[in-house]
Amino acid sequence: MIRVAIFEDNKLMRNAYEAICNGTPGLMCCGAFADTDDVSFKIKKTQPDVVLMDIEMPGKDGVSTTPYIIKHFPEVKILIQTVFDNDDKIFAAICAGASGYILKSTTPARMVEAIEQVHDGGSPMTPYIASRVLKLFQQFAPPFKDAEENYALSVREKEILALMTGGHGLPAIAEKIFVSYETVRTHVKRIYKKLHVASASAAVVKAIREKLV
Amino acid sequence: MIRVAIFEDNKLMRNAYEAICNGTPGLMCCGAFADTDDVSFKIKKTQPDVVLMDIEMPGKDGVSTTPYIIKHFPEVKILIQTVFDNDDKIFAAICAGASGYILKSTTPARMVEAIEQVHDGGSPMTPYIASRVLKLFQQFAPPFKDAEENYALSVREKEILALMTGGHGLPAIAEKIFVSYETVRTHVKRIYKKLHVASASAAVVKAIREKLV
DNA sequence: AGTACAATACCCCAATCGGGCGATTTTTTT
DNA sequence: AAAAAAATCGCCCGATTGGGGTATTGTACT
Repeated sequence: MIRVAIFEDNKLMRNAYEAICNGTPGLMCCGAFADTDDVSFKIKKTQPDVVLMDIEMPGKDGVSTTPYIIKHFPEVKILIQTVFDNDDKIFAAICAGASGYILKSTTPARMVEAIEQVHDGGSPMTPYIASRVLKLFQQFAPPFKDAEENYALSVREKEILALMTGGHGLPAIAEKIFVSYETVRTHVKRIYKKLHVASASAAVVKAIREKLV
Repeated sequence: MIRVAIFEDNKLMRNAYEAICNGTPGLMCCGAFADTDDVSFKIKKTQPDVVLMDIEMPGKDGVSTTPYIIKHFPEVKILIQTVFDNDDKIFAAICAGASGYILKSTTPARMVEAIEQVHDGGSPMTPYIASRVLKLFQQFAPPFKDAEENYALSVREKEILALMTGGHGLPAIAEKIFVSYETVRTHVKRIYKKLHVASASAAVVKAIREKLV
């Protein structure tokens, strides 16, 4: 039996959600509130497994309340709900630790599904949100290189590039790898040619951005 | 009309997918292949809007093929499909630029939905995948900085640091922001002091790593 | 045996950089 | 109005860099 607490300022919606929960086997509404005042008390009192949180509410809204709940009741899963799915607030909510993000326009059946999914540790979200999250995710992970764009750096060159990325100057690198300063310079020049850059800064930026190190 | 190309080694499945696509108004299977050999040619020939890609295939599998397709046919959306949803391959696929990720066990109706969603720019995925993506996302997103770690760079300094990170040399920066070379140097020197570094490379590395730009 | 490549090393030269110093003028804050 | 911070410009010096050469060695592949 999944215990659901509802935070939703619109009375009609609130009652509807409550009805949906109580009308679904395996679900149970343990509380329905119009605001997030005293949220700590409300959670403690109702012991929900899942919190259905409206993101647009008067006073303290869902975004600011979410981190608070996560912090004090880490075992509670939070399912954010909104009428819009194009707001940057969603990122705040997701970063705050919300488990899922659905639209109010989803069908009751889907909503129930979403509640069950967050309870099982999943993260239901709209395709739009998913897509934005993926985009950002890909920014952090990306560039796959095929031979060509691997710039064909030799082991030694990669090693030196890594040291440069570590903030070392060329003389320091020479000492570190027990090679003459001029040799390091030779390698560095070749690195620049291969990376199509003309300075140490540009080289390290490329190295980091494209995860050559 | 959404054109779908199918890559799937199992003949039964392949035919089933083809049937589903062709049996759905608005969808159309423009090609069904058992392997990713000559993928470039196959894509060019069939002109798909969406590629349905099995991640587990003999020979060159979906993971390695995805980045290639993205690279050479950026307008093609790729929907990854697998029997497992707990493999780290999914991350490789997502990072490679896949638009969505679904299970083979999803119903045909859902699959069609997913195809339509990726075509519309969405990113359908299973709740489990979504949850793992969110987790990772949350790890990267909130490096909240407070004054101390902001190094108290002025706007001008940040601007110059950004330009340095862009690979520009100091003389080039001076031209770009219409101030004298010496002024840029003065700013740069102060940036170094504030960041506790002693070279352009070290500065840009720090800038990127700590997201100061 | 010959070729190709990586790694090593050195030379020269002009440009740039890093560090230290001081200075003026806005802008912002107090 | 006074003080603080930010932005601007300049000069000096020595070290480092970027770009151009050339050359030797060892290893790997043919």
